[in-house]
Amino acid sequence: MAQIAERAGVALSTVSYVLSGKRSVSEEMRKRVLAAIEDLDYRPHRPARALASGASHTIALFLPSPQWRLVPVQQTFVAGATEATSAGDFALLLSTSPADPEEITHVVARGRADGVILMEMLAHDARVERLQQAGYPFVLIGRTEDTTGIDFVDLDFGAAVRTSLVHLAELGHTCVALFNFPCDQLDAGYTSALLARDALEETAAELGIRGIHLPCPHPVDEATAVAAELLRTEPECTAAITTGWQFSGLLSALRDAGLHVPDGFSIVSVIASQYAEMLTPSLTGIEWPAFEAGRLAAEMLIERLAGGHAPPRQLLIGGELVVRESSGPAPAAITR
Amino acid sequence: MAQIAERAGVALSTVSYVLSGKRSVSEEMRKRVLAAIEDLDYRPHRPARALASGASHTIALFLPSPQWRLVPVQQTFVAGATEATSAGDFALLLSTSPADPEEITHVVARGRADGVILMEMLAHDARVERLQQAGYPFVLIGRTEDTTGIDFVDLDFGAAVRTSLVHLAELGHTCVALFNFPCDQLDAGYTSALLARDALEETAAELGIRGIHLPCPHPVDEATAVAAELLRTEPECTAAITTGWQFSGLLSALRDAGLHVPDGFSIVSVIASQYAEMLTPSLTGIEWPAFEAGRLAAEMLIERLAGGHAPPRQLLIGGELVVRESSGPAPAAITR
DNA sequence: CTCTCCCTTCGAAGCGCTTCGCGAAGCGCT
DNA sequence: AGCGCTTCGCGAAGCGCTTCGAAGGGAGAG
Repeated sequence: MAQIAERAGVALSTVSYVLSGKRSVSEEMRKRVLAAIEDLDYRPHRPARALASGASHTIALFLPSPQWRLVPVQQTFVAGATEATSAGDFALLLSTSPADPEEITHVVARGRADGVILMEMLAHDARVERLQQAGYPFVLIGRTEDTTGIDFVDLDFGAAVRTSLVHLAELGHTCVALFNFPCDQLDAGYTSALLARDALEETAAELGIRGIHLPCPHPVDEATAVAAELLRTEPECTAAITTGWQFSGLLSALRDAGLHVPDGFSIVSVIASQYAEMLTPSLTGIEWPAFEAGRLAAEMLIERLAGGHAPPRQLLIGGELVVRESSGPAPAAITR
Repeated sequence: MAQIAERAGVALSTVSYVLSGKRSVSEEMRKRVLAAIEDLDYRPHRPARALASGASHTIALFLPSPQWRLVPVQQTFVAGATEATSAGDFALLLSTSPADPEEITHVVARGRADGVILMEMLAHDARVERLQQAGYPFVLIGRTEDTTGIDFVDLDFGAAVRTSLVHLAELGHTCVALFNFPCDQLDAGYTSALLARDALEETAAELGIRGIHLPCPHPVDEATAVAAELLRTEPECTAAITTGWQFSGLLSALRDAGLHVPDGFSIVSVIASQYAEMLTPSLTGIEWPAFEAGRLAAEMLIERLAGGHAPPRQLLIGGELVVRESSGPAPAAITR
């Protein structure tokens, strides 16, 4: 920067003001400075800027878990956030979630980032408390139970379960099982799982049909067993809503039981993606604008960092039900 | 840090030396300093450290494309790299690939990162040239044609195609099609696509069978048409190797042609993942330790940043063929 | 023609940390 | 006792940038 100043015949501070635009600079000077910058192929040194200004122009995104088995939807959040961050001339710091929630705040305390994006939220989340205590800006992908004053973007799983259930009810199903997120997530208080459960109960009651909540199946592994048990003990259950890969286990169980999809049993997935149409039968399910969601989260955080304390922005994003082959009319007579 | 020094009754520089261990400090002083750090809950300011030391302790990872439609294997690279970076007390900067390869170097020039991880490599890659010219440390996931002096981790797609072809040949297939990566990637010189093509030709020649190279199918969209055309014009072709989602289009075409998998036609995917076993029929294919690969890439870069100029490390990682339902003996008589 | 005031520009003081060189002290020797 | 040597703590000079206060000059007003 000193070289720029010398070459342009101006003071160091003038160069800085040309770059930042925080004070007006005459057209004359500005041109000389810009020419010098061009000639010398100068790039401002970010850490120095961060040190002097106190802002790193960086946001941090914490991944759900160290052993990251991200579902595609979460991977797409990351992609969207990356895109928006680059577009906003910010940098995106990607981290695994530390065991100790306290460490979340360190990234800001140490000046690595100005704000944080969190995902995979719990209804009562220690990370949020820490960030609030520290007064650091953050945006959630997902949400806590009490969202007072909190910025978040969330996929509306409650509505998704409702929509799925209504779809199945319209097809004549009167007893539907929900293969919810795995037990450990439910027990930990994973908000989406709680909302899915609540939506099942409420909507089933409204529609006057039966909803069976099955919280336990771990993806694939246990799902087959749980599904087999369901088919055995609940013969009137003719459809299921799944939240993830469990439909794979469900399909196995149905095959073993000699039930055809959708003639004998219908399936709707609340998180469908590209693979949904590759399966046989292709999967009826909710599709989500996850890339958008990730993008919005990053944009909201960047705005917040710039804006001071505007009112909190809370976005609930709806998915779209795409009807494919796995859902159909309830069987006229139950043959089990 | 000044507060720490004061509280511990030592000089600022002593605190620094306690923290960095770059000079010996008496046990007495060290204890006092560490106690003060504990008491004041002090966190070193990273940008300041970066400014003073000239190293940001950060590595940058560039995603393949802005519109990131990462295949699962690539997402897993990112996860692995994130894990290793966090473990090495480094930070991981995630960026979309800029249109201008020159911009890749900016992240280092501006002091945001000390080194770079690149993925989705071309045989002749402008990004690598720029980084070499600038003298910045980098590691590739994938590789260029000339890898002299370059650190990389790559999945061995050549070997994977060979293994797949041998598997099919052993099952009696004498004419196998390769649905390679999309045309635009092949034309751009995407190394994996070139290696897959070469491996097909070489191995087919060795085995004395026929290999048909089909470079064009865009994932899913065109794949059905290309596959239908193949089935029509090449009746002796009884198996295919796919590199991605195209098997979905292939399946459609086979269904339309009334061909059963694997009785009438076999499929092997060189990039199989969890979804491979969820499909009906489940997919025979190569599984890759992608998480490991990402982890290794990050570790190699961190080592390089620490180590100076050790000899380049070049890792070619093999996949494992998992035989499932989609591959079987060649039909005794071709019925088309 | 002088007095303000504003528009530009400059200089200098940090931001929080690393690192170099110096000096003080302690050691084993002669 | 005096020597050189090592060990360890201190002070100060940056790293490259931002930002504040003030100085200089021109224009408009009195």
